[in-house]
Amino acid sequence: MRNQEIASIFYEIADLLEIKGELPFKVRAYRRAAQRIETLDGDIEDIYSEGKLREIPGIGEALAKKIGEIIETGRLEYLERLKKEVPEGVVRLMSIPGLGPRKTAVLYKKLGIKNIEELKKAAEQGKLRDLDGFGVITEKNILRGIEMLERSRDRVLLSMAFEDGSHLVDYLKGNRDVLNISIAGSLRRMKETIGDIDILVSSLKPEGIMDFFVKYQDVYQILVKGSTKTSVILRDGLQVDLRVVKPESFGAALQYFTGSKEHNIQIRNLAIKKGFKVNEYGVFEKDTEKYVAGKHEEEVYKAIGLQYIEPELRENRGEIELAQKNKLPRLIGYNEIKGDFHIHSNWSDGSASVEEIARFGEKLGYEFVGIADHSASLKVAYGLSEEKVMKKIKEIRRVQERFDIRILVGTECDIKPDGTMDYRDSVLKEFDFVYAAIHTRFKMSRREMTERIVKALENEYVNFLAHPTGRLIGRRDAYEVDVEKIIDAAKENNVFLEINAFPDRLDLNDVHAKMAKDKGVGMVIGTDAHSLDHLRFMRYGIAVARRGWLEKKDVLNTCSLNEIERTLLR
DNA sequence: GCCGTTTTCGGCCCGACTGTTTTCAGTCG
Repeated sequence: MRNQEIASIFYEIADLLEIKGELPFKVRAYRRAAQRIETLDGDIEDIYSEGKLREIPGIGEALAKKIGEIIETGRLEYLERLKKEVPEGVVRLMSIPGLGPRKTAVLYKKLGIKNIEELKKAAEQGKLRDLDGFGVITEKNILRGIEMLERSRDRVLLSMAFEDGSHLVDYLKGNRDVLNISIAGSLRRMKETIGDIDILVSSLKPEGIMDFFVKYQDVYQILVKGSTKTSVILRDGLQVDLRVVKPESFGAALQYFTGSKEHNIQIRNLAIKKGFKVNEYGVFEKDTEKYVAGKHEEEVYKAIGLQYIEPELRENRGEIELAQKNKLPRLIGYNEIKGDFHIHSNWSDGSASVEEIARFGEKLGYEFVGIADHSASLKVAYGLSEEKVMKKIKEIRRVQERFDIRILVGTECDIKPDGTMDYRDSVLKEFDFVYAAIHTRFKMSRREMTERIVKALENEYVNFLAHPTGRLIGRRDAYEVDVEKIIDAAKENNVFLEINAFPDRLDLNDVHAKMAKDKGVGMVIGTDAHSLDHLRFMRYGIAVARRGWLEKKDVLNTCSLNEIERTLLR
């Protein structure tokens, strides 16, 4: 699977061409192709060997040839040549806010600046202000941009942005002039990581709202402040953009600012074909400029002949084509989960007792909670020995008598390096359900790791595979594993793949979840909760499921207790 | 560099904000 590698090369070429001052459309062609390849369902090497590269939208003759060269030789002559013309550090200059390709090119050509260090020095010495298109303020802003870059983190986890965004929306609702309000941007699409928070408001008095916004207690710095757009940095480093539009444009603006960029470009192109113009103020007839729609987002899609597209689907992965045919999946809803299987109790490394978990589950309106503590060999997480776990099962059966909510007793049982399970079958058969999971020896070869997991899935007592790729967002890459083979093995053995909802896992991710769905594999969303609070992470797992086009029927824990008992209990 | 129920050549999404300019280019989303 070299999709990401090839996408990265194309992104790099796009940056280099941009600095060189190449045609913007050529630059865009490379970016579009990179984005396509990045989100491809299949393995690009397979597509190449089948001779079907040209069938990928955005891949023409020239790019197909380049992909072939990369696959065959492991390198790309064209990229090597570009890199000789523009040193590596110059590309990175563009990550400084306010520096785009044009100014970066001037810095390189006129002053020979090749990296951020040199740029900082030149700015401090006042050498930038006399360049064409630069001034004293630009110079100052560049210094501030460098400082921000050094201080700022990359993208943050969805959960953090979701919390910040929810609080801000509550705060803004306190202003009487706010008529309508919504989160927009990648946060509304519920991407796994978020770069900044976009909030959209409709109002007839924007200025007062902007003043109110910048007075929010967590605002650390104001970046820009206008009557329609204001951007701030919060104390935790996250940027927030607030846009204010008139009520008749709220739907169009929400559509526009929710993105993704690629989705919107397709929407606009489609609109043009049908004789309309779409912008953030509404849908207009192209010839007469007559306003057709814009107050509600649904109208915008309807006006250009499309079924409404849920925000989580708006990644230009084929959703527009399906919306034209009225064939979009009916996504699993945020309120359709009837229970959580992946909960750790204080029998192992969780903080809550089984009673507390049961009570909290009732509060959430669940029909069942599943206790899945670690198995014996995972000593760091107080994994339970076989004797202790038998005792636990008995005790929980007694706790059950005091509750209406069903307490299912399971385990998150380790898969040992040789693919056998950490508990003997005679123990496994005592549980209501069994999660298999990898927590050790992450650095096996791809083949060994795949075989190890497949062997575990073949165990007749294994129901679920927990966090199938083991990645920790921003901290640890997925282990080397053939996800497609895992999906096939899950199908073969009737095992459900987990979408782990813990914020830094979200594993399976959206792309793999869709792959599993397309192959007819069932999935289960588990929070991996280690405290009662964590049970609320369920929404992030549902978000991944929705981004993976999953419907209610694809997710086991949308089923009633009766159906689940029929499926699982032997 | 891609692409075609208006085109195999001539298009390619669109507007706000800033800083530089004195009517607009660059950047951003």
